[in-house]
Amino acid sequence: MNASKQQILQGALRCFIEKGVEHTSIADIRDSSGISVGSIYHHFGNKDGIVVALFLAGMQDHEARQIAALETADSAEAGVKAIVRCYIDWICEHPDWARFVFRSRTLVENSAQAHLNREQKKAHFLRLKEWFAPHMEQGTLRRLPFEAYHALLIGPAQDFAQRWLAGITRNELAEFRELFAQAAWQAVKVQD
Amino acid sequence: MNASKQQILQGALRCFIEKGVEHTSIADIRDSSGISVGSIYHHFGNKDGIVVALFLAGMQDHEARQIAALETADSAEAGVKAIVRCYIDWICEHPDWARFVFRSRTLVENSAQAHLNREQKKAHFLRLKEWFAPHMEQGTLRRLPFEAYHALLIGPAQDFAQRWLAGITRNELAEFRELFAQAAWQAVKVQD
DNA sequence: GACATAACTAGAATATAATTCTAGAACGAG
DNA sequence: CTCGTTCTAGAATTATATTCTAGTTATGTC
Repeated sequence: MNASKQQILQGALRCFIEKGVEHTSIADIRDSSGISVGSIYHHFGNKDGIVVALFLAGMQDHEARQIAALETADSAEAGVKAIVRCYIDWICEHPDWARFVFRSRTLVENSAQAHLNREQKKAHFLRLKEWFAPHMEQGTLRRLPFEAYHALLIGPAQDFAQRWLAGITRNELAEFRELFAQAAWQAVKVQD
Repeated sequence: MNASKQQILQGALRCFIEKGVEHTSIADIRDSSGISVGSIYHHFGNKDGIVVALFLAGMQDHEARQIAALETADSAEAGVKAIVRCYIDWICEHPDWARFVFRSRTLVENSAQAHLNREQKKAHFLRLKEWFAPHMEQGTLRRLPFEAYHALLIGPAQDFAQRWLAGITRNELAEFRELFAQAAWQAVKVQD
């Protein structure tokens, strides 16, 4: 990737975190990155293009970690819990990044490049599915549509994380790591 | 509330649903509502003001139903499940409204009137808390910080609902009603 | 190495949309 | 009735996204 493209992304992210996407102008990004308006449009087409690029990069980073975490898991329980812990850890380590991803999600979904996101997400879902399928076959995990898995595993952590990132809650996200991991396992394991 | 204020809100909602908040101009709202630009600004200060007003109205509608649902519940289990079902039902009945609420949430949180939302949400949380507290005392519900409850009850349904509203999933939201209600109860009941 | 072509950069020009301003109309309290 | 306040209207202003034009640098080909 081009050097000035990188600079634009870095400058834009600084602005987005500081003042929010909607209150960041192209002029702000020019000043923060030192790259001209013309170049910005040359590389990204429009403002949404920058948001989408940053969003996808963030998701990719997180998804890669998630896959890595799954690879070391040697049981259904370990895998399920790894996903939840990995999700929470990533948010704790990159709160600004996470805040940006949450805030810009709907913008990405409505953008002209929404298909990029859909494709990336679909590919990731497929990888996860592959990992989970054998455990369903073996009867250690409930037989559910995969999307229900996603909801049951990530849903609670996601809801709490958004509150935490907004600074509304006094509780620490990390404190709930094991609670949510355990709850996820409870929700998807085959009951004895 | 003033008649033209109502007209503005109705016109704005039509536009927001049809073309999305960010692609709706004040001129669009003027045309759709028949109220002049001057009046719009007089009543709502700026575009965000309209979004916030619509958002709070939506939340209020949903919160009122949630409280009503709780009032008829005569056990911890019934209450927990009522919350989840009520959440899913509301979304199924008002998908446009729900889509708008999800999409504009972050805008509301970043707006100048964000405090209105925080206050309304806090008041609602307090009411929910009051309902849950006795059951924790009696030992039928786990002793958890209230925010963990919210995450465990609503989180999964919320995650799936967003996917459903975006039209990404083939599965029907309503089909998961009981699954998520049951999972919520599993997550917060005191294990036997 | 010289040329052609494409990729890139810059900043001015334009277009679009939010917001403010000014003046007047409707309304309500006294 | 009449003064002050709220409300309405649309023009004027301002802010910001996007496009345009011209020049610059890199890249590949003979």
